[in-house]
Amino acid sequence: MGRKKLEIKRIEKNSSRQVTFCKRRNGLIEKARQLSVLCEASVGLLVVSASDKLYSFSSGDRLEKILDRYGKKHADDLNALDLQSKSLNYSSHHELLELVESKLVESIDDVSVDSLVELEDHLETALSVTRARKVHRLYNVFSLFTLFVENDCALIFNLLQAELMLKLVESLKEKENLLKEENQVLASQIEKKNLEGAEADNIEMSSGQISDINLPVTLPLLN
Amino acid sequence: MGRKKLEIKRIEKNSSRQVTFCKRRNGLIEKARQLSVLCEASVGLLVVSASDKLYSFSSGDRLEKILDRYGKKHADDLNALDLQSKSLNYSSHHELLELVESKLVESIDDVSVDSLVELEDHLETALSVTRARKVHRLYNVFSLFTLFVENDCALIFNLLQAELMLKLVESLKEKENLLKEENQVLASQIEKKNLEGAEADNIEMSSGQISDINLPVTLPLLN
DNA sequence: AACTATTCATAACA
DNA sequence: TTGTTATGAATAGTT
Repeated sequence: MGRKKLEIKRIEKNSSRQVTFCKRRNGLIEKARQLSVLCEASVGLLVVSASDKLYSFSSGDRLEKILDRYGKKHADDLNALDLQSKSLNYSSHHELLELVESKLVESIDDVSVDSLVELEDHLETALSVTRARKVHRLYNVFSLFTLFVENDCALIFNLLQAELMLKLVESLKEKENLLKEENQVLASQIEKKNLEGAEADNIEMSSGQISDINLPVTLPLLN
Repeated sequence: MGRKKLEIKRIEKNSSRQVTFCKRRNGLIEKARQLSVLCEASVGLLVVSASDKLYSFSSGDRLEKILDRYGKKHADDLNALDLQSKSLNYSSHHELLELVESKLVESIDDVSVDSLVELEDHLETALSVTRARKVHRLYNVFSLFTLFVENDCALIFNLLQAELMLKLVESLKEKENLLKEENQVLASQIEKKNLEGAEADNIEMSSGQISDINLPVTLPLLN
């Protein structure tokens, strides 16, 4: 649709490529807009130039309208999605979360990219089959996130998630340590009381014995 | 470009709208493909029909090529991103994570959508300013995820993340409970020993006294 | 799914 | 960039 037919392959001439990019990008965005208006479709478009500039289009209000069509106002859905109302169906979702957890636990000291990708697969699968019908569509869109820019961004997504979790697990471990100290304080307190009591009467055990006997017994529970 | 000029507004006739959707959608996807090929751009396109069918296009290999341009192979980047090599710059990232944690702790029994949105804002901000240069671009694309389908999917994203974290925190609490039991076992063991020792000599304290004295002292540390 | 009269998008040029 | 124009592409209405 120009003076000459253009083969669809990388434009070698730098300036031409830049001009074509600008024109076709605008054209593409306009077409996306038209499609969303003409056909009431939800359209998201993302273009990243070779020089790292970002351009995007989103039909935006479309999702709201779709939610309305489902017989709800957008705000209602937000409320419905609020975690306070834990009415969502966790039946098969539950399995996923347990899996995620076990994955995290087993890889806490050795998080590999592969395990994250594997984890993401499970996440995606679970997302596609669970959840109330009402928000199913939103989840479709969400899961497309991982599909449409393919593996690269899915990986980043995973890493972020994993990092946050790792940090949380770290705090968990800190708490465990506090509790362990706790146990020791408790043990030594009792030991002290024992010694005080024993001092007034007879000394029957050494302090070494107390820690050897009592603390090891309790530690297995920590795993 | 048809027999008649078409106004850009919702097509009322149902069959026409469906046909137009099909044609223009295909056209749009082809245009997206052409743009990505001609200009070496990274293009992601997402179309959701009014009847909930999903169509998408991604230039896919683009991101790999961009990574190559940064002087690295894709695989190398994956390795570099591996959490094992914790060489990433966490300086300002650290603050975010602490904030996320505190938010989670304070809202653990009352997670509102608002607090999740707020959390996401911080997440986005942190993402845009932190991280090695090498993966900066990927993060740009990632953060666009939340922009381009706008608030709806960002919310879903938050909810997922929050759910996973909540589950983890639940397990954290379980562990805490185990440790509390732990303390009690420890206390009662010592108490028993005390009683055994005291029985042989004099009885100076009741069992009630031991738990009243020792356990409450340790509990404050749990918060 | 095809066809085709039209309108639209854009390649080359300025 | 931005504008113009000749031309190839996309598609609205029709079958």
